[in-house]
Amino acid sequence: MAARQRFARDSYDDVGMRDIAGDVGVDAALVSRYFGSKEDLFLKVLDQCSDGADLMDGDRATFGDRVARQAIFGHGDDGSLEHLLVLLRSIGSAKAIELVRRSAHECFFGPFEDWIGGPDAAVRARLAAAFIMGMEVSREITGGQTLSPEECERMHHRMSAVLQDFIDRPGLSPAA
Amino acid sequence: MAARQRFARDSYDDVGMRDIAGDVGVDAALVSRYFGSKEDLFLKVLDQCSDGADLMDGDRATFGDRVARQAIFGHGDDGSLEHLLVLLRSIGSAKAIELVRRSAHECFFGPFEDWIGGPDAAVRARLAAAFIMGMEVSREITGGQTLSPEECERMHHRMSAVLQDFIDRPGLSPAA
DNA sequence: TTTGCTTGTCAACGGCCGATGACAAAGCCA
DNA sequence: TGGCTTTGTCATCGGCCGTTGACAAGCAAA
Repeated sequence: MAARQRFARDSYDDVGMRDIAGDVGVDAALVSRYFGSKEDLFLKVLDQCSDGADLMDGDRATFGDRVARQAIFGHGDDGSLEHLLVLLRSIGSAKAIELVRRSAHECFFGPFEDWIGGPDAAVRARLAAAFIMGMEVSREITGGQTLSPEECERMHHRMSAVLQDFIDRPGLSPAA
Repeated sequence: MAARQRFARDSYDDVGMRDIAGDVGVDAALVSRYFGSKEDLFLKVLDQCSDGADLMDGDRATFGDRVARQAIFGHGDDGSLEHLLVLLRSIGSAKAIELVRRSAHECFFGPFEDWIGGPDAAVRARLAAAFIMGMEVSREITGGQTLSPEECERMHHRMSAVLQDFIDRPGLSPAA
């Protein structure tokens, strides 16, 4: 769906029916009538989320490395974490925030928390999710990365360790 | 300024001149002419940022505790981190993103990086900033916290440790 | 061929927005 | 009192938006 890519690049407010229609070479009226309304279309996009948000695919032991890499260096062309991008884009939109909240809970926080499991899974899921989302935001807000490849590598290394720790270790800090 | 509170609660697109004017009981035309344009007004708000974003006030040893508390439990009535909120709100707006980027760099990332200092300050600043911003986003996206006070306390404890580690320890992971 | 459905375009509507220009009241100063 | 600037309102403009209804071409079945 072309709409998904649009909503992954711009916020709900900044995506126009005419834009989406233009992407596939048709008139805006067609899109409007086919999907009912812009809100319905946005819902369709949200409901396409790959339940579990690509985070839980792969070896549990490499979670930190894998996810930190995606968050820092960007998403591969496989569209991984694209659903998360859609959510983050439209976080500021008053018209979309309720749908975003619902989808985030059903498709992201919920499954993620279940996947983590163990004591305090909700807390650890939020911590990890916050770090991941924050890195996406940081990438957006700093524009093109002004960090050197070596710095990115070190950042990845450190973020990776923290994320993995959230997944592996249920308790509080190790030496405190 | 009333505009700052508006921009801290809603995105650039969702804040109308008529809203801001209504908050102070005047006509929208007055605001428009007094500040030149909506963009100019937004710039005025961004330039009011307390350089250093309230993060660097206080004891360095309690940074993690202090900031994690603000990020998880919300901002006190002192308006701390309000500037950061404004930035995050309008991250999705195509019309505001360039101004947001500039202000974030000048008033947030830059001073924060200087304050951290030491080796890899840029990397550590980004890691800490990402975690902080991510927790704000998480708070927004989950709506009212569904976590119990005890869970919040444990989350604060763990986030606090990670943040403090970013500040204190320049190198990579301790045992790796 | 006629009927009817899908796919699609086009023009237009109403609504909201930021911005502008005309104008009015109020204070201040000579 | 007369003139000036400030402070403020009001109506209005042009632009963009999502949505709708009228209508046309293609096509399949009767």
